[in-house]
Amino acid sequence: MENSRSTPSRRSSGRVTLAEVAERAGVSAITVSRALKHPDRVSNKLRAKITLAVQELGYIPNQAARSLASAESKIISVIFPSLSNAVFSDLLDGIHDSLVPAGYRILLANSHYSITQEDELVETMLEQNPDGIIITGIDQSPKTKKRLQNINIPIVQVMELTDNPLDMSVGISHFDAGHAITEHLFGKGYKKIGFIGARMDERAQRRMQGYRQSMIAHDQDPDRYILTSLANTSFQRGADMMTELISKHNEIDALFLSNDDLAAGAIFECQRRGIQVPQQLAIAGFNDLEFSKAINPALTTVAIPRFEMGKQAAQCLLDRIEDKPFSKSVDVGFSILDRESTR
Amino acid sequence: MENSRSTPSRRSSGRVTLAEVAERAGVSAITVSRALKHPDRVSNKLRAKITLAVQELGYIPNQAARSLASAESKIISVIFPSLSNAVFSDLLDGIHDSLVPAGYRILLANSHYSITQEDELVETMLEQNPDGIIITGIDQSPKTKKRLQNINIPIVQVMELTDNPLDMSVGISHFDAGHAITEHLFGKGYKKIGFIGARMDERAQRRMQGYRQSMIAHDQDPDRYILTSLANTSFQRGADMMTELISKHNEIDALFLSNDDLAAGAIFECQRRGIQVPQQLAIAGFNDLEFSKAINPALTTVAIPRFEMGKQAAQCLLDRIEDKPFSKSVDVGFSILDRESTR
DNA sequence: CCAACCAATGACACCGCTACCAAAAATTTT
DNA sequence: AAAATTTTTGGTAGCGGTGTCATTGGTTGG
Repeated sequence: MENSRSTPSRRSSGRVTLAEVAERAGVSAITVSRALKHPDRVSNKLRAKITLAVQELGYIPNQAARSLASAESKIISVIFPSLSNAVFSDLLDGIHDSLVPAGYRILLANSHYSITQEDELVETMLEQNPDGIIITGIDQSPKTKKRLQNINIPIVQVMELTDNPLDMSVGISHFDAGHAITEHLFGKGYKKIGFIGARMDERAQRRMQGYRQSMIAHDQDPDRYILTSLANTSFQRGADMMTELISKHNEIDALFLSNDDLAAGAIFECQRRGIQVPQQLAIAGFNDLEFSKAINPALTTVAIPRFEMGKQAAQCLLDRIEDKPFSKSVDVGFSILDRESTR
Repeated sequence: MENSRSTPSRRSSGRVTLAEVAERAGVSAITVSRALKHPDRVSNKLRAKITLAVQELGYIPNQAARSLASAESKIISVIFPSLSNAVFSDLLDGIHDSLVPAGYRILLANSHYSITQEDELVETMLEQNPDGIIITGIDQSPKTKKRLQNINIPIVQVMELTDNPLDMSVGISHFDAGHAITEHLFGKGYKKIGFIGARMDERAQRRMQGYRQSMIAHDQDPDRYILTSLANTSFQRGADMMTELISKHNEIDALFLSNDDLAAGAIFECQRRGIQVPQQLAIAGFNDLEFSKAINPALTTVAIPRFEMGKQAAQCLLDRIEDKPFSKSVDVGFSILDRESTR
């Protein structure tokens, strides 16, 4: 019904504007604006007329104009180091489900675990005047940290905890988690516990430090049974690294791998080579991905409430935007799921 | 160095503006604008001065103002039915890696496989004046289709193909894929082939129709060995549905499951119950997720180039935005990976 | 019956930037 | 050296909304 609009110049979007709706409804532009933003401040009669005109013309508000006029973009920027990793998918899911019902939109970017790319992305995202930012981890570059602090909008650092957040942090202590799962293995009677890690981002590093501390506490050489790689994690890599480590140290009786992908790869490889898990080798991972409890034997792992963490992170942002009370730091906790791979 | 700005009113963002940069550099605002957008149209001397002023003041352009003035938002909206599904993660990864280097940003939303939510999301996203839209599948509501067509920006429908896209489509024929994998199973000598599907979104439906056509061509009852559910897919569901189907029809010698999650769940269940795969039961999936080749036996499946599909979809959008030649429909193809689960 | 108040509506300026056009400066051509 | 052309810079208006304040009309109470 509203199809034949005049040819849009390079200037105008060619869309229906507030003014046109106003004219159609026989009111002023500002009244239309109010009818849309604060319906209760407009009389029933006018509101009905306006709603009708909006429908008839197919009016779509222009958020750019809104942002400019009211310094509110309704955009939240999210920066993750990976999009294909299930951990971040779940996190994103949680963030989305908190933000969208509250009327916010998500601007998403992938830093590919590169601090340089992260710096650039922050820069670009700020151009959109986001009402808040969710960024992964606590290891931003000094430049970016400064930039973010000067910008004066709510920021959540997600996945990890710190006493000294840019603004707020929501996550867990990866050191504690790495420590706890290693202690758990010692507790079950395993003596020679190996650690395998790939990609070794900051969080994996801290899990490894937790492992090392536990090893030290049990009078073990903290570095002897460690094998790490900067290459990406994958099932294949888990299989390969396990093979490498146990062929070098066949006394190892348990293995903590820095995530479930690696750990599952190790289990699959054991299946192929006829290594009994957990009888000959116990295996533990980190994250509790969906396949972890489905595989044989089911994988012992550290569960973190990813979806919940996403929701919390978003909620912190919203609370802060609305000037409600908020906490600087939210520990969402982890739990050890003891399954067949370490019985 | 640029910290102590005057208190931002509710009106202004309190940020450094172009005008302030201009004053600092001793030039006019428009010249600063040019120096940023078309550096070659400004003399070296001024450009240097301006760059310095930008740095000193920590100037960040305001994209809302840009959008308003030039009817270009540099935003691409992406609507997926799920964020936690690895298929869409990979797609998103591809989209991101094409768009971000070209200076675009991604506004992401999740319709949760709900057409109502999709309608609402389209509505909200349009408020941002996106320069393009990527939306999943070809089954939008009539209302949304109309909306999108009137809006007159490039649109890519991704994942599937159609002769009659809203604007462009990039994907594969799921009917053909379902047909091809079933034919493949017949070709290997299997006679009683079952189909298991969950969630049953439009694409799963079309794969099932491909299966049915193949069954008919081989003089089989197309509906007898079908088991579907509207519930979500998961490893557990694959295990359960397989159990249900083969207990009802123990003559089944091969199974095509509508995705790899279900198929892997079935394989894990066979491992647990001591059912030999493929000797007693052949299993095939769809998608070729990362775990599919790692599990035992490795899963026969239909591979689709998800990352590539995302890149293509984004590229189509970019080509169209830049008025380059483009194709209405891009078939990215699929391939059958014959692995151990159907030997 | 009029002052005091409140709810509903409108006028206007302005958010920060760029399209468009005009003017000035630098360069080339005649 | 003057004219013509090109390059560089600037002035102005306007993109489409909303904050702020003013105005209008109706209601209440003394």
